[in-house]
Amino acid sequence: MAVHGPAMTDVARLAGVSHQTVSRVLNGHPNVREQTRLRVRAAIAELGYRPNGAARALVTGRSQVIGVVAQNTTLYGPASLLAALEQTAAEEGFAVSVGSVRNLDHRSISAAVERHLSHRVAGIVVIAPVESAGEALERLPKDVPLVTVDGDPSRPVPLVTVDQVAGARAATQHLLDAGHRTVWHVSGPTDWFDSVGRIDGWRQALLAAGLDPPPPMPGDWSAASGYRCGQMLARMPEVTAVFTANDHLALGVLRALHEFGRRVPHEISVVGFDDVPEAAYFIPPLTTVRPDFDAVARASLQMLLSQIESGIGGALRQTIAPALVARESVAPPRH
Amino acid sequence: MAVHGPAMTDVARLAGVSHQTVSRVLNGHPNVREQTRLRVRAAIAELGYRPNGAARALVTGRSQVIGVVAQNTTLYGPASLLAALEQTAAEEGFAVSVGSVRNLDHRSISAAVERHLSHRVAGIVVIAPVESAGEALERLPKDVPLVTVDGDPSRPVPLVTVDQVAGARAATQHLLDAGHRTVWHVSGPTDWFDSVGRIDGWRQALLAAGLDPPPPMPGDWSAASGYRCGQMLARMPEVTAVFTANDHLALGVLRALHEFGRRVPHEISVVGFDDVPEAAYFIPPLTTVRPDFDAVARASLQMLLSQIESGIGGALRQTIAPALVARESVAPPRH
DNA sequence: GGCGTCTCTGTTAACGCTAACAAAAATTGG
DNA sequence: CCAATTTTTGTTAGCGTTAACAGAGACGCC
Repeated sequence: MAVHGPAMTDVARLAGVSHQTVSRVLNGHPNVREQTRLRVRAAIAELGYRPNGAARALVTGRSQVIGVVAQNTTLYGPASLLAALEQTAAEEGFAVSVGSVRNLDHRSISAAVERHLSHRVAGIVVIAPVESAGEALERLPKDVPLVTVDGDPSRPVPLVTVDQVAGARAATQHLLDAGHRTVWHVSGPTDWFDSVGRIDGWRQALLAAGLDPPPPMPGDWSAASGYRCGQMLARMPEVTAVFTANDHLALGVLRALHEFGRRVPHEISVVGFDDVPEAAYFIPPLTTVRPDFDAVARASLQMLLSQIESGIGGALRQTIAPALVARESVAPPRH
Repeated sequence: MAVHGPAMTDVARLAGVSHQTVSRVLNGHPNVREQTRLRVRAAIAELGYRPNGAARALVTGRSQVIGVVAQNTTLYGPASLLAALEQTAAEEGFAVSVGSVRNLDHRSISAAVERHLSHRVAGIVVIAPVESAGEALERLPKDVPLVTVDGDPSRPVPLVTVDQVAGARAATQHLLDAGHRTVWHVSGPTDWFDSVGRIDGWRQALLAAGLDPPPPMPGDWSAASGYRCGQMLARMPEVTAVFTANDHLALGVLRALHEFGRRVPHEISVVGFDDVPEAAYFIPPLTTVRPDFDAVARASLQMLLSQIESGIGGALRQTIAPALVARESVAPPRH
């Protein structure tokens, strides 16, 4: 099937030049007479010629493709990141090949990376938000341009990440500033670095205020688990402020509080994380923390490209600061 | 950078065979002695050899990659679809290369398709939910395996799609069955086929019940636009039932109704579409329609693979039936 | 006018793989 | 046990591109 299009030699023949000249025109080589360049371009247009990326990849050793390894691209965070990555890559003339992975264990990650390498991708971005991914990454070949996103801050791998700690600190501080005596936390799964960072930031803010952090309640990012935690929180009269590790957890909490007749923000204030587009339409509108996924995508791609162009660039690190978005789910506590 | 790994000839030398035998082992060719096969496999393992997909793509004319063209992979529907597509493709041994596109106009789509073709993808899936994409698709080369998802049901292009009409009809009927005199509709953007289908289904259900459909209120998928429509609906005392084109619109409507003190479902029933994971935790839990994205992904991939294997297969069509998920946002009207 | 020096273009050889054919080895049958 | 057949292996020739080198003009300078 798929009748193969014309090749470079066909263009060359039509333009009355050698295929090498066509190649030069295509790659913007300087030493080509303007008139020749024009003739070649005309021939390219006339034949509808399209360069063969596979052949180019074969001879140059790499293609204009960036491999992404990601686990669950349905969650809001990863999905946004992926979309941003695609956009940014497209602007730089790169395609993005996604290697979806069921688990972020060593085997799965290695396999996904291998698949990418066998296609000679120019570089690899691994969205590696859990511990098991960290281990896998250290065992990967060192000679491949690779950037980790949302990964382990403690490993010597190029990493771009949202400053979870700062975001969580801001969220918690915002609640303390409103006058709350303490802040409870519904966390994400504790094998996610995002979760750990957010727990950390929450704890830091409380400790800095001389408060003793209550035990965090473990969730799994889902509204369902937020709902379960919310049912417990609703029954605890001393609770006046809750920081949840993401907006979906917050939704579940809001729902549970609503069922128990505890009014938000009058009785209990809630702050989320992610600023999903719907957060402004929760009941009540959710105060949350907005990570800049575009910035993360830009930073990681830039890091990757600099590795690609100039050899391995060592263990760089870039942190993107998130911003607090204040809405109506926070109020001073009643006395 | 990236020291290139061993090639087939290196494996061949180590195993004491010709590179062609290595190729045969790799491709599961039958006529290789078991003992030889083992020696080759051992050599492959020892060298950490990894076949060069670019070289293979060059000689065979296609790579084990499927190109996907999509616009906004942040929306829940497209994101889920993409994730499902990745999973399914991975199971079939294909990688997925995503060509993100800002607009679904002819130029953007063509460019994305061209990029994919230049990498010699085995086939292309276009998530083409808007009118402008339909036009673009007809002008594409006919000799490339291509499947449209969520596309124009009226065009002669292989298409897999959720049965929007049936889903909307079910949602509307569900409200009528509960005893409502009529059902209002907050639609998606009217250049989306999904929206058009859902409007159609809603209208059909009303007409079948001998009712005169009220004018649909146009939204844009976002909770924000749902909120705006909800503000109007809240002020219309005659409104007792609303079907929104997706769950996020429903969220906005719920929020507006709540603000206006109109209780759901006691005064007004609401049904959404998509069954986002959070829908069960809206206030109140949202009755909605769940499209099976996995099924869509499987069907489209299967369609694509059959085209790839057996030449172009003509204008196939497959429709996936969605399922109504009943929750608490629907109740009989008060009298 | 001859000669070095640019600028432009062409020729040749890879890149790593598969396909097609050729040869060798193993197997079968009489 | 030898020829015919089948199975297994090797050899050669591309796939379409870029890189390295070589050659051909054009141009300036002594």
